[in-house]
Formats: sequence, structure tokens, C-alpha cells
Amino acid sequence: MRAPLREQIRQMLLDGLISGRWQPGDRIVERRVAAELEVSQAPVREALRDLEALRIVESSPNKGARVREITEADLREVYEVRAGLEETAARLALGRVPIDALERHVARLHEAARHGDAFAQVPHLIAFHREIVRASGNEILLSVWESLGFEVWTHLSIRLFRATPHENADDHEPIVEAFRRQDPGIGLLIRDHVLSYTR
Amino acid sequence: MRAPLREQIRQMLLDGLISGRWQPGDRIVERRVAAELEVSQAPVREALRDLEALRIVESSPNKGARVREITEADLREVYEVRAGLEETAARLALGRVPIDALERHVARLHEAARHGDAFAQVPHLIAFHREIVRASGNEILLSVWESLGFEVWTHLSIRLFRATPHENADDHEPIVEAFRRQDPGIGLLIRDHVLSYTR
DNA sequence: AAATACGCAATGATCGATCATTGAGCAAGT
DNA sequence: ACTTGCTCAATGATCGATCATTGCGTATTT
Repeated sequence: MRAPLREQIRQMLLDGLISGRWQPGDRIVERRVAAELEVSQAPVREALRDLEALRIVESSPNKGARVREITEADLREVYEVRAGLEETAARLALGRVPIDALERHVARLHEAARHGDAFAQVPHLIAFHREIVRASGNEILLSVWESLGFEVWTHLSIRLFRATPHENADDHEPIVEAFRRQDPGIGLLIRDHVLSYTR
Repeated sequence: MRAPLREQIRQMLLDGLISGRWQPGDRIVERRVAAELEVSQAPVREALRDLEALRIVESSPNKGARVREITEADLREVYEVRAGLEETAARLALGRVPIDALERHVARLHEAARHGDAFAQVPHLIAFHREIVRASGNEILLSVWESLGFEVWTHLSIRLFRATPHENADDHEPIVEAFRRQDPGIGLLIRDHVLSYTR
């Protein structure tokens, strides 16, 4: 059974956003996308609504969807929220995080960093943080975290502002360490770590 | 210009969920709702997707939507997330919260409490907390907070578990006070306050 | 020339119909 | 009686077409 059309379209739109095919401010016209993919308007609409939830796309009645203008202030806001979510997650996850999984992600991060490809690092970076949120055991928290689409935000911030996602993949070692020794200060640590991405 | 159909349908579904017309576990059948409102399936689908985002309704491909089974554990998860969000919000909002607005909400809360109607208290309770989140100045945070539909969750928890939303509307006084003197401990205070709803 | 009103093309919103999947009920086989 | 398929109604997913709104270009007015 193939994935619902809406999912495929959603992915296609995401790819287009990440690749820069659609720039901030651009309209995403339901019918054009539908025509291009040879599907009807309906599943495209649904995919667009999903993207709205990611807050990468905004739309108003009868005016359609457009890619949000992303400013550094927006990025700051996003990271504040993300920091708060992960702070909560880390506190809940303390003592339950699979350390070996974290280490695996960090290893891959180092690997990608050696090759010097900023974009290649993103999936591992995200995976590291997702691991922590997942370990919180709070489904709602995880789905809220997922729903904010940080992977896309990270891509956008690299492309739009030439951000280097983390000068040093080593930033993550202290976090692993803190989890290993079940440091109750983990919340603050993660919070600052995430916020450091915007500075 | 009237509100989009989807909005009206969304509201009608929410009312039905709050009133108990649809119980946890019940299916919400697109065509039945469409027939009842004399609209087509499409806007009902869209409204249902909105509700999915509120996490009150879940759906899987080709199986449609159903009202989530709500357990006290779910409620706990929701409030953990909410507490985290409001903790973040309160820290950002310190020194920028309109104290008078908070006091107004508290007054109405007391009013409703005197009449002894638990449900009537909900809007004011929510308004109080929304005020704080709004004062954070972080749009994303606000929209994430809104998107979790705490008002409905509160109603559900009252109806399903006979929760009394706050034994004492006075719980809110210390928070107002803390904002007034710009107490840096406001984050923890709010956090514990929100979490107290689940105990 | 500027302001306003009008008309039209583009496009979002909604509709009614059709396709495809699911799950329950029934029947045949063991 | 239990299992395994099969059939079919219900219903979600998708479609193609129509309705309604918006925004822009053009004509008209002042």
C-alpha cells in the first residue's frame, strides 16, 4: 500500500522549500502544484495545511498559501520554543536516555563535519535531539516537537543566513556526559545548548 | 464576509466534543457530519485535520477519524508540555505582563467560582494563562500554545474525571504577585501551578 | 493626472461523483 | 466449532467541475 498522496505531496513541497525552489515570500499555488504532479487540488490543499502547522507556510482565506518571510527574529523565536521543549524533555528523560544511541548520533555528526558538508550534518543533529525528546516518554511532547519541523528550519537557517549549524560537533559531548552521570542540571544545559544555535 | 466553512465546522465539532456528543473512542464520520450540516465532505475533512492538530482526534489512512481515548496519563502528558511552554513564556514575559489584565481575569474567575459552575470558570482560567503566553512576545510560542487546545482539554478533564479546575481561584494571586515584583522564580512558580492541575 | 469604478483572469473554496480500502457478515472447508 | 476466504456495504481518498473572491489592469470621472 503506497503512502497517501498527501504525504508524497507534502514531501515534495518540503524538498522544494529546503532546496530553495520556493523562496520566502513566494506563493505556493495549489493548482500549479496539482498540475505539475498530475493530481487534483484536494491533496495539495491538505499537504499545504500540514506545512502551515510547521509554520513555514502561512495562508489566509481566499488568498492562498505563501512561504513565510523568515527573519532572524523568527529564528530566535523558534529556538526559544525549541529550547523550552527540550529543557522539559531532558528533565523527564534523565536516566532513561539510551546513551549508546546518543553516542552513535554524535559519531555520525563528527563524520559529516569532517566532510565539511553543513547540510549533511543536519539529519544527525536532529536525530540526536529527537532521541532525547523521545526518551522523555511524553508522546505529546514528541509530537509537538516533531510538528515544529526543526529539520527544515535548520536547513533554512543554513541556507538563508549561512549559519554553520555547530562550529563544533563537540558541543554535544557535555550533554552526553551530563546524561551519563544523570546531572539534574541537564535542563539548563540543553536549553543553553539549543539557544546557542541562534547566536 | 463570513468565516470559511471549515472554521464553522471546526467550531461545531469542538462544541460536540465539549458537550459530550462525541465520546472518546467514537468515530467521527466525515459523511455523516457533512450530511448533517448540508455541506460536502471536503471542508469537514479539513476541520477534522485541524482537530487532529489539537490531538483530541486521531486518524489513520482509510480508517477515518475517531475521538482519542483520554486517560489520566494523557492528561498528565498534556500538562507537562503545557507547564513547560508556560514556564518558558513566563520567563520571557517577566516585566511585560499587563498586570491589570491578569487581575481582571482573576476577578472573573472568582466571580464564576462563586456561582459554583466549573465550566463557566474555564474561559477565564484559559484567558489568564493566555495573557501570560501572549506577553512573552513570542508568536510561535503563542501559536503552539493555542494549537494544543487547552480549553478543550480542560473541559474534557472536568467532564471525564470530574476534575475541579482549581479548588481555589486564589491559586492565581501568588502568580500575579510574582509578576508584579518581577520575581525571577516565576518560571518555576508557573510550572508548579500548571502541574498542580493534574494532581 | 489622480482617484474611482468596472470587468476579467487567476485562484482559492466548495461541491458532487467516483475510485479504493476496510471491516463485518456469511459461507465453505477442515 | 474454528478457520479461511469471499462479498458487499460503508466510508475515506481523490477527482474534475463549479462557485466565489481577490487583485490587477483599464476605462471613466473629476
